[in-house]
Amino acid sequence: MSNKFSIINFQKQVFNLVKKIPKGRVTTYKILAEKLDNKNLARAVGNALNKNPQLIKVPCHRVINSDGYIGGYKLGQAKKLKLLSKEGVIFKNNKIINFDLYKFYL
DNA sequence: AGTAAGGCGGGCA
DNA sequence: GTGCCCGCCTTAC
Repeated sequence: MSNKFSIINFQKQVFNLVKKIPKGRVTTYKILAEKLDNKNLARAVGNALNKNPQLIKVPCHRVINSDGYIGGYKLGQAKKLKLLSKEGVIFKNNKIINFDLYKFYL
């Protein structure tokens, strides 16, 4: 169903999950999508985060690509990178180091 | 209404 | 490792 209501609902769920990611941990668009009992909505998740940037309340920067690359950010990758490194997550060439160490399964 | 693009993912060469 | 292609859902024009 892709009516307006279900989309809003989907976004709310995304935000609620993202808010739970602890500082210094990360998750992926894919993991989020799976948590919402869906299969292939990774892209929609990214779109949701992009559209509804309550940047203060929702730590969107802790969501990265499933292959460990940093992925996008409303304010640019550089900003995302900076925020994450401030939290102790280390990246090298836009790719996370020790992904498994930081991965947060909701 | 149609088409392209986007904070993606997987598969395969 | 790269690149390409296809599929996915939503948004933008």
